[in-house]
Amino acid sequence: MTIIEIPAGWPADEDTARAVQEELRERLVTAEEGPAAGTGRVTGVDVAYDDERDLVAAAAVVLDARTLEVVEEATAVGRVSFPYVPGLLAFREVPTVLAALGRLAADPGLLVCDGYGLAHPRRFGLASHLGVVTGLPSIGVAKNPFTFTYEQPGTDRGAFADLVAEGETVGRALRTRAGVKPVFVSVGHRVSLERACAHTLHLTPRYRLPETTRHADSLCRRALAEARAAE
DNA sequence: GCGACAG
DNA sequence: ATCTTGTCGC
Repeated sequence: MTIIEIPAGWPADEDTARAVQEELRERLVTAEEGPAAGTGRVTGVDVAYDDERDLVAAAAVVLDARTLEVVEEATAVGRVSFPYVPGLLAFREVPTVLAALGRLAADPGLLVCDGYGLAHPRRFGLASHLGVVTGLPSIGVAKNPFTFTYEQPGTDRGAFADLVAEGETVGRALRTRAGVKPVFVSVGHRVSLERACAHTLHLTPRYRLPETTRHADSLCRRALAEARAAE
């Protein structure tokens, strides 16, 4: 098994990572509309860690956006490239996720990430980072709140409330299942918030989390387990 | 200054 | 993220 090495020149400290983040942020596109919900392809990406063994496993699962059937899967295993620092999560996941995406033959279409895009302290979370680096439209669907305030959305599926930070709307708390904790949706790159939420609802016909992230989550866990066995 | 804080 | 059994419910 090939272990993805950390790229040469990868940020080694927080200050450098923040500087890189600022530079990439200049290339972020918010105005452009990605594909409509339910059309084309959607790709879920996720990673699993084993800090003890210094391993990260990433998975990319491409789905047909209309039928939600799996079109293709890819994984990659690498070395942990950065410690966990709230706000700098992307520097921990990006190298291995890019390797997994690079192993796909299919066009990924829209990237659905486990985390934030604009709803990030510097308005540039994992989803935006991956979007800018790949040039693909992307959205972030997180399971937990971060640095913003919001009101509880109504209990019906589809109900939502704005995520507000520094007086700006940076995303939405969106109820994907009636009476169940909402997910936190934000724009990653080249997609509007309206459309990001429409995609999220299309991807949650049955569970709170998008089918994309559910597939990617189970796949990267399996990949990590195999990597452990091989080490 | 202190605490909180995606995965 | 990860450490972790059983258990309640559809």
